[in-house]
This record gives sequence, structure tokens and C-alpha cells, in this order.
Amino acid sequence: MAKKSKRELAALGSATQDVSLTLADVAKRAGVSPITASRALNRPELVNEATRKRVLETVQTLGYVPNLLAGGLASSKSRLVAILLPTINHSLFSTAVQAMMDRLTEAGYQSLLGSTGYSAKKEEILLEAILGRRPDGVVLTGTLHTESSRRRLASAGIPVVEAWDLGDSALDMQIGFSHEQVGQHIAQHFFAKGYRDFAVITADDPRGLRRTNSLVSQLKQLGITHTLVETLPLPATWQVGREGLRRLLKRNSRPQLVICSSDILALGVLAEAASMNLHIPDDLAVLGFGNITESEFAYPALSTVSVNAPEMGRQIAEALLGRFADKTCNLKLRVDTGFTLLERFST
Amino acid sequence: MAKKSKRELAALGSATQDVSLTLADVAKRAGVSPITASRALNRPELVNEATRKRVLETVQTLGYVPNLLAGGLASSKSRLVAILLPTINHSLFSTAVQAMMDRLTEAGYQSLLGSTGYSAKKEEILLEAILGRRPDGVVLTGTLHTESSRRRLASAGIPVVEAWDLGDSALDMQIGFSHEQVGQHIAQHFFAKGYRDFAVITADDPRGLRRTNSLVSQLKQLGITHTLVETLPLPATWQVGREGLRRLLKRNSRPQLVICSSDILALGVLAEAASMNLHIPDDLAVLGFGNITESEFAYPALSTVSVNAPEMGRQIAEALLGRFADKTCNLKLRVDTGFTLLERFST
DNA sequence: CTGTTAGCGCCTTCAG
DNA sequence: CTGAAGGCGCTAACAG
Repeated sequence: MAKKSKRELAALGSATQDVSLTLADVAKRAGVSPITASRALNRPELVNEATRKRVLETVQTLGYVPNLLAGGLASSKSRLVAILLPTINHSLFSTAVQAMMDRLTEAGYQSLLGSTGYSAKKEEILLEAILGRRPDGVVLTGTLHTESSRRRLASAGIPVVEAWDLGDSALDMQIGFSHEQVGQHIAQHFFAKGYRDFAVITADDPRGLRRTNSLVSQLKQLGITHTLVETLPLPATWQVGREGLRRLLKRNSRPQLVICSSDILALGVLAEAASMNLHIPDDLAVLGFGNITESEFAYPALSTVSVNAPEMGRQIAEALLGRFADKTCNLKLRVDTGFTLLERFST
Repeated sequence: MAKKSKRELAALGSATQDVSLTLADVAKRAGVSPITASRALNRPELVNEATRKRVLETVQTLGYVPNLLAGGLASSKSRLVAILLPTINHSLFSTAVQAMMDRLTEAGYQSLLGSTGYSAKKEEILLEAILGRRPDGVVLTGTLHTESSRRRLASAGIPVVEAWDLGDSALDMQIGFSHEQVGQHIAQHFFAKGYRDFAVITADDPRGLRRTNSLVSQLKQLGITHTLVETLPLPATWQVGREGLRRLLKRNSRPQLVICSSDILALGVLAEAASMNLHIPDDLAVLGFGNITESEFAYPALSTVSVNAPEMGRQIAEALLGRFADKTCNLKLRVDTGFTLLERFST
């Protein structure tokens, strides 16, 4: 008599169905071979209507849950997307991720999240771990990666989206906007409106700093040589924003416009300004940076540069799904999602 | 001559190392058996210092990335934690998740995220899909689950944390606070301070409604029979908050205190109040609900009930890790994370 | 401390 | 449309 495996013994022993069911169990119960059961679930078009129905019913009654680890191993398709961001705890990112996940879930993909804290080294470590899960696609934030990360991604041979930024030397697809253009645009716009005294409160994050640098250098070109910049440590919180304005004003500066690297900082500035009885935007204009779906209805006096985060999330998802469906499409995709400036005027 | 597998043929064919390396390749190169290589990576204490070093070096030079699907399948340990929340796009949740993920990552676990949109049915569907990944643990939000979800979780036999709430009939562990207590506490506190005219602006989410109901019924017990409640559809945005206040005031009501089911709504109320030249908190006191690490420094006039979201996240992670390490500990763990009321007084 | 053997649960390939 | 055989890459269990 053939030796019985542990599973078979357990099944004989008791009525507990805790020993997780396998496709074989379902198949036996439905009177088909395992592979037919598999096809009934994954490639229904290859299976006779009636048998498929029978299998599906058995799955229901037995409460079978396919083991995706096994499936992934056998098919080298994991239906997993890895998403690496600086932090999930930031409205811009979480909004985009939400939209992205919604679409991916709908399409039958699951999302593995990792947070890099704005560090390329952390990204590398996370990436290595996550690539072990054999994801079908990867979403990264920005264009700053270690050499090792680039190599690993290349040899993984899966679609990669670099989000939130545009740059040369794309790994694969890029979906984002130019942070240099943002800085430039802000400078030009407000200069044209007659503003001459600018100040910046920025968190110490790579893209925020790039926006700031671009802004400052554009202002220089317009003849404004001196722009106060307060760089504050991450994370960008309300508290940090308040502190930023305090420091700015201590430095004997009386800017007409304070440009913040994020809405959160800007809200902190508003709060601090309120407690100093400064009127916004008459005494002090404040510019934030955030998600358009929020800024439009936020504090009435707050101007912002806004990105359409949900739309970006959706586009990222679509780009990946396109690639999953057809290896040749979307090659070298590069989408400029743009940004809009919403100015709140003095009354 | 033995038939060669696809892998072997590919390896012979060219120098591309794109055919992903396996542990066997590493083992061969290091002159040990596959299992020794495996142990060198996963259970270093079982392997001779020298051989371990040799294996690790080979891993480095070859750029080997372990296939976690295979590992998980063989060991039935996936090092994966599934986290299901209503939405990731909410500061309270994203803050908690961030802390949770940080701890889990540190311990070598990865996080699979899913968003349920406050729906138990969606939770069920997500859960089924995600359980196929054989996660080592699951974090759910709240205590409202479908019968099917409960069954599946039971037969999965893995640690489960129900977060953000406390209730009877726990699935396994609960880490959260009582929403009934929140409502009750607000009522008592402000009644004692002399407030008599209350109004509520709440999003249509289960826990927010429970806080509201508890508040209203506690007020009734204190003799306040009439409390205006504006229930607005999700998601809770700034815009919705503004709209909420507008509606409230249209209903000929002049509340002394507006209680909002979230900080975001409260900020909308503040914005709307500002545009109506209402002074906060003199003309109108506003109460939010959110994360303590934010509320403390937020808009100066905004009172809040606050939860320590990062701490909750950490506790959830620890609870799971404890279970992973020792199946017997943390049994029936039930942690009340509490909440604090921060009142902003009129000046 | 190291190796051998035998699967984990599923899907690919090829044959009916 | 359905099935049989074999292997995906790794590790548990046992032996040395």
C-alpha cells in the first residue's frame, strides 16, 4: 500500500477542514482532473460550460481558496505589484496610491507596499526583499536610485514605473511632472503679478529642494537676488510649518509671499499667521503644494500648486496593466501629468 | 544523456543572467548542497561560520534574489502581513499603517494592502483574494465582518488583529478604543463646561455614526433632547466639511459647538466659518477627531478628540510579531488605546 | 555541521 | 475539450 502523505492522513483523521484544501480536493469532489479544475478557475474559456459550473460550485461549497504562492511559482505570474514610496503618510502619495490600488484590485492584482523614507539606500534594500516576491510590476517614486537597484530591476525584466518625476535615463516608464518647471512657473507667475519679496519654507526632500532651487534661480534671472529659504527636516508636519514661519520672521524678513514645499507646511504657516493676527493673503500670501482635489476647497486664502494625484495613480495603474496585457505596448511611455497654479487674491 | 530542463539550456545558451538564478546555482558555485545554502541565508546559526560566509559572498557576486514564492510554498511561512483598511487616504489610517509597516519591515515582513471603502462585502472579497497569498497575519479595521469572512479567517488559522475598535465577539486580538466612550465623553465634558447647543457633522461611516449616536443619546440623558446631525456621504473631504456647516446654518441653527467626525471635516468647517467671519471658538467652537501628533499643532482654535495613531500601529505590529514568535502569547489580547480630548478655549 | 529525499500546490507542455 | 507527467524553487524531516 502506498505511503500516505501528511495531508491524506490528516484528512482521514478528523472532520476539521483546517488542513487547507487543495485544487486536487476540489477536482476529486467535482469528478474532474486537477488541471481541469485549474482551468475552470483561471481560463474558463477553455472549459465546457457545464463542467466549469460544477467546479465553481464545488469551490463554493468547500470554501476552497487557491494558493497563490503555488500558482505564482508554477506560472511565474504573481499578480502582485510592488509600490515603493517615500511615505504613505502624505496626502499626495496616499491619494495616488489609493487610486492606483483601486484600479489594480479591480484588475485582479494585489499591492505590496514599502516606504523608503526618501532614501535611495532604503529603496534598494526594500527592492531586494520585494523582488523576491516576483512581482509582475514595480512602481517607484522619483528617478533617484542606487546602481544596484537599477541593475536588479533590469535583470528582473518586469515593467517599472517611475512616478512623480520626469528625467533623463528612465528605467522604463515615467509618469510625473517636472519639478524644475514648477519652480520656474511659480517665479514667473508671481513676478508678473508684481511680487518682489519671496521666501521659501521647504522640507528636506529631494524633489521639494529641486522645486526650490529652480524657483530661486529663476528669480535670480528676474533680478531678485535674495530669496530666504528655510529648509526643515522631514517629516513635513503642521508643526514644522508653524516653526518655519516663526524662523522666517525672526530673520527680519517681511516676505510678501511664502512658498511652502507642501500643503501641510502651508497649513502650519496659516495657523501661525493667524495666531500672529497676520491677514492672509493681504499681509502675507501663502503658496502650498498638493492635491488639486483638496486645494480647491481648502482654506480660502491659501494659494497652491496642485497635482492631480488620483489621475496620476490611475495612469500608473493603466500603464502597468497595459504592459501586463501586451508586452510591446507602452514601451518608453513618458507622461507629463502637469500641474496647475491656483492663486488666491487679496480682496 | 539526461534531458536538460529549460533553465539549463538557457544557461548554456548565453551569458545573460536574466534567467533568474536559483539557490542551486549559488550552492553549486559555493561548493555546498542547496540546503546548506538555504540555511546559510535563513538559519545562519545552523551553519559553520566559514561556509556561511562563502555562501553569502557567492550570493553577493551572483546577485541572487531568493524566490519567496517558492520559499513560502515549501515552508508555509510567507512573511507577509495583509492589512485591510477602509481607505489609505486618511491621515489617521495612513499614520497608523506607516508605523505598523515600519516595524514589520524591520522584522522582515512585507505588507499587502487592501482598501475596503468601509464595506464589509468588499472586505470579504479582498480577504478571499489575499488569503490565497497565505499571509502569516491579517489586520482588519473594525469589528464588522461578513459571516463568510469570519469563517475564512477561522479556518486560515492565522493571527488576526481587529484594529480601531473594541467589541464583543473578537475574532482574535483587538487593538483600539470604544467609539461609544468617545461620544459619551464628549457629551459629558462639554455639558459640564456649560455648553447646551450641540450640532454634529459626520461622514457616513460606521464608526463615526456610532460616536455620533452615543453622543446624542448621552446628551439626551443630560436633558438635551434636540441635537442637529448632518450626515454627509463619504469620502470626508474639506469640501464636505464646508458644505456641512452651510447646511447646518441654513437650518436656522446656532450651535455653540459643532462636533465633526474627522479633522478633515473640521478643517472644512473652519474654512467656511472664516469666510463667514465667524470667530472660532467664540462664535462657534469646533471639535475634530484625529491623530494626536497632528492636532496638537494644528489650527490653534480647533479642539479635537485624538487618538495616538502611530502608537496604535506599533502595537498592532508588536502583537502580530509576538504571535509569529510564539503561538501561545498574546492570546485574546485586547488593548484599549484610549483617546484624549484637547479643548481650545475662547480667549 | 552537512547532505539526501521528498514533497509544498499549482500550472506548463504535450498527448489524446 | 480533457488528462498525464513533470517541474517551478525552495525547505522539512530525517540521516549521517
